[in-house]
Amino acid sequence: MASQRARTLKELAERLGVSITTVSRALAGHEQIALKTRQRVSEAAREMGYVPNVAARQLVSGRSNFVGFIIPLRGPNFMDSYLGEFVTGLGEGFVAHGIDLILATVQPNRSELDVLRHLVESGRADGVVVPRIAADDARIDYLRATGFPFVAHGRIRDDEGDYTWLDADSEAAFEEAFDLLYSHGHRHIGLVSIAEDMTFRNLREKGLANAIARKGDPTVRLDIVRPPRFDRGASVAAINSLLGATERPTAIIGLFDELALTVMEEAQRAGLSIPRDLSVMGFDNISTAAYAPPGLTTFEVKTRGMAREIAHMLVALIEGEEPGHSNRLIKPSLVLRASHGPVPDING
Amino acid sequence: MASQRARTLKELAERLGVSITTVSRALAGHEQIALKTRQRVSEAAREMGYVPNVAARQLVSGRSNFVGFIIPLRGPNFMDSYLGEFVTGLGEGFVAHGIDLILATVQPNRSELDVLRHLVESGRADGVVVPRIAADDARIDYLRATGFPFVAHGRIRDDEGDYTWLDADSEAAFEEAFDLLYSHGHRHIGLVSIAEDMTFRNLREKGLANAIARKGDPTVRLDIVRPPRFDRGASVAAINSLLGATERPTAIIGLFDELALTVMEEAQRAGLSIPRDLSVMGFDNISTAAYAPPGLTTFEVKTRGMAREIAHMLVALIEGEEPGHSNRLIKPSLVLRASHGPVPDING
DNA sequence: ACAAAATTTTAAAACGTTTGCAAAAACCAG
DNA sequence: CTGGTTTTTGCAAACGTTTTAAAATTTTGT
Repeated sequence: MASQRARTLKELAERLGVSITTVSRALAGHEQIALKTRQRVSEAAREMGYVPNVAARQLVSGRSNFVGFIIPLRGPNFMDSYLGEFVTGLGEGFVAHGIDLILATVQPNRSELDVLRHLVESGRADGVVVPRIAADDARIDYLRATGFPFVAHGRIRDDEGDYTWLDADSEAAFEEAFDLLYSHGHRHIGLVSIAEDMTFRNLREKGLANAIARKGDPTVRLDIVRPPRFDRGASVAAINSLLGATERPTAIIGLFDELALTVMEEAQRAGLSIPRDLSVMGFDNISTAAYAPPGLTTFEVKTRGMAREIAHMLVALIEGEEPGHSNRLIKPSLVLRASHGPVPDING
Repeated sequence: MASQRARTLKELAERLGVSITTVSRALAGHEQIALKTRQRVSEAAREMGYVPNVAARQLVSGRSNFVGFIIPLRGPNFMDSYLGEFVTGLGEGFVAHGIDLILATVQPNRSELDVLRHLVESGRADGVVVPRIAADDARIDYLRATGFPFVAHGRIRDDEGDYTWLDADSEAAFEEAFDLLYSHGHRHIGLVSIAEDMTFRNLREKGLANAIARKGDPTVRLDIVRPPRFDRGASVAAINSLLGATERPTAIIGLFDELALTVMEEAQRAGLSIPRDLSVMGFDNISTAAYAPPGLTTFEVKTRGMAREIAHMLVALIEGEEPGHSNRLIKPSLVLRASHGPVPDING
């Protein structure tokens, strides 16, 4: 610590009495530099607190050692744990490779695609992670066209496999949800879905349909409502249309936990007891799911772990190991709580 | 879109038949370039999709247009909404200034201070945001010594004002909490605090003490327990020591919502009814506070808005407007729910 | 119409690093 | 020692931008 700091390669080289090239190569661990020299240089660099300037390195190497992520737009009071979980996982996955995360925000008057384009073209990032994929997603189209490395969290409509993605297998989860309810005697099931054409919606609905078809039981009935995603008033109305029908479902599934929690609230407001009069299931296992009485039965998706995995996939892509286009499906795990139970006995 | 893309200033200059300098100045909106030329250049740049290379710009200007943020370390299953809220707010605050966020992760075997040091010295960022300040915080010491621009979310022990910070005024909030409980007749209050020497702990305890002193009522009694912060077992034990005492407090305040929620759980497990037998208050207004029965009375801190404010403060610092060291205290707002009520009537 | 002044443009250096190519030094067989 | 071989080191160009200082052009006053 006694010696003066060395801020540049040049300074370091002068103090050591060798050339810049030698220092650069020594620090990079090049074989062509004598081992003794390499050690001497590394030692001095550490001692003088030398830290390479990333801008210069990036300019010549073309690599930034950054990966981009665009913060999804959300309403002024929107909050969930997804973003925090996800970026934490990404960070954990990237840190071992010396890669940091760039978080880009979309300005109110610009589109996310604009920001993505600018991020890619400015050379700030070596790759991007794209979350929350829609069935038709312009971001994916753009990235595929440019050949820029990216990994998607989710799938577009046709998962043809010519890009790299990782997704929760919500189709399988919703099959499991139906099987669970069926085994408890439920034959009339409601689903609170959403109006938007998102792949995860389509897959979850498909999972339910698959499971029903597989049972081959003609007495099974499925009622689906699809209010606009972020319109709470419409969701409540749609839920009440299910609850108020002359033939009310004995179990209602929410496309995700927020909807399932609203179902529980509305049902209890209407004087129904859960799970005695109505079974409810959700998806995501958000933190309130455990606390909202009587405790929501739902599926846990390991967002943080999935993000970590995505990071590894993107690193492989960036390093150009050309792994084909690998895809990964992660099965969510059922979290059994107290919001589901046997079908009400009509004669009881 | 018809014309070929221009990737560099040189390409653009050649196509326009002017020098690189002119193009650079024109795009920067320099007065010394004729207005007509400026317009012609901007037009062409837009048309050819020119995006400046940030590495080159950073190398010469010394500015990266990035601001750093180090993801706080957390256990493998830890999740809360703080991180997502906070970075969203930061992004919103910075985006208008063309600044993006770098999220740096701490490797398991390294310290946060190391990462901070490396972030500062590599020149990747023009400033940093430092969250969750401890009473004695090595990060603040380091940053003050280097003169690197930063804004702290929270305060160290002596808020002497020679650095820039923004903080929630939890001292005032806890004064308000006491006044509310006092007005409901409570004279014996429990506080579930933490063992760690964090500034926010000290301030909240101080707020309570202030309010009590101000009342000047000798019958008031305050019992404080301080289990280690992240040790749930210890927290539960400490809470039960309060609940099981021969003279049990009639109201218990949690230093933050997680503790208050645990108080409610344990009290209800012990057969107490809230708020009839015990009043409970928290701080933070995490999302489960609304759902956990009967609904927790707590204080709302607007994390996202505070982060936005922090961004503005840091921009001012980076631009070198030398605003002295401005500090800001944000008063959290009381959220009245159903976990507090009048003191139980001993004669009833 | 001419010199002086004001305006507009440009050449070239600089930022700190990596790397292709070549030079210097060290080693070795005869 | 000599000439060839291998090991070790260094020069200089390149990455794409900003900026200083100066040159070229246009405008203005008489």
